[in-house]
Amino acid sequence: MSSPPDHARHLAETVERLARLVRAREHESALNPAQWEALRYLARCNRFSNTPGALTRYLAATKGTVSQTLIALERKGLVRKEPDPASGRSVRLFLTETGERLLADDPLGLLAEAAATLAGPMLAGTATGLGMLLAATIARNGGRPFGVCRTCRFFRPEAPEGAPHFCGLLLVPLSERDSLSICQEHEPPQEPCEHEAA
Amino acid sequence: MSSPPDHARHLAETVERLARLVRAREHESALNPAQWEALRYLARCNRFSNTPGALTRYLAATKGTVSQTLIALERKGLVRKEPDPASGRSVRLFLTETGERLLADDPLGLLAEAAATLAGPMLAGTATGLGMLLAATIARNGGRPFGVCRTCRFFRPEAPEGAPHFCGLLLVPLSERDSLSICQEHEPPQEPCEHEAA
DNA sequence: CCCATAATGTATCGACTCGATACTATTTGC
DNA sequence: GCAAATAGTATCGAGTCGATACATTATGGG
Repeated sequence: MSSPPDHARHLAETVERLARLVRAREHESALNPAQWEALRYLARCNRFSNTPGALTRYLAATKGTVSQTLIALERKGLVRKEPDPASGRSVRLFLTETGERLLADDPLGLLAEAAATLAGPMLAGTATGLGMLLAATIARNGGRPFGVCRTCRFFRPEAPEGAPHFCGLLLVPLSERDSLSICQEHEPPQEPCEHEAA
Repeated sequence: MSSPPDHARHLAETVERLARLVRAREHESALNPAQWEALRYLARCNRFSNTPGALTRYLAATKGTVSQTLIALERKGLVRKEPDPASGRSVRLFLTETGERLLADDPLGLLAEAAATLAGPMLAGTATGLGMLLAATIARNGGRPFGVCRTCRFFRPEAPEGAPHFCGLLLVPLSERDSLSICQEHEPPQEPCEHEAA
């Protein structure tokens, strides 16, 4: 009873241990884990996704918790809030200069550096496997994938007016940088027919 | 500046996101993340490693924090403490029946189930890559690896007296089950010569 | 044998996370 | 308009976590 399914279990435990090591690092740094995760998200998300609500869904947390974290980040001068010009009940979040600079000290770099020591094909294969694992986990969990714009089913590489790209859901043009950012509206392209039945 | 090293960064962020999803699950369950991690460790560690101190090093936490978590687990009737017969200042930790049973509800199963949907070779490859990543991270961090007994440089498959195996460090016989458990004394076998120089 | 030192673990405190609940302020829809 | 939904905040209690201080038990000289 310990041969093949244990691979899956072992993989899960390894993910947990890696994350725990990063968390330990984060606790020693200027920011705590929750704040680092918010900072990272705001650095990677696009202009349709930089709100407290989107961050809440990304982190699978509650509104109140995220609100607290954002207050702390604002107090430290790393994040700036601006009222949304289009919606009076919404808020837009931006990294300050200080916030951008602080990302160079991200304790997650510990993991990234370790990953960079892996051989090229091993790194690529592991990244692919983990990506599939994340997709499967999110699907199983009912959450939103928060994928990169380029990989969305609504992404159109060619814009009508000559802009680089286009979003078929929000019906707006997209810059090159937009297309590489995380979007809360992301939906994966429907695969032909994979392991989708079970 | 965004092609190859970004793979490493992306892999690191994926690990973080997977761990966060599990943590969200854990917060909804009977135990919180710290308690689950302790419970998991105690279920997997061998009889030389079931102490608060070993758990502290495994989790890369502090003595006080772990002590708190253990008090909570004891209060919930999931963990039992016994004085170490060999050392008056040490304590041995054991899962209770309830604790063992509770592991069936481990929220980490969410990840394990998702992993089980991956194709066999993809799963194996990803697990291998993550294992190497964990080893590299720990080495870079100066911590102990807490590997499985069998994979230790002190592990001797053949015992002198006919017992299944033997530990060349602690000089004690090892059962089959021992050899599959996590040990705080674990040291990886010295590789011939890999990427060890840099 | 005794005392300094180290190691194992606990107790306590303050800062913070986190979920839950209640609340305000907008927006939407009928 | 006005009820209902949505975005966000405020507050509270339980619990994590590190830091510090402490008690107890080895360990290692002199």
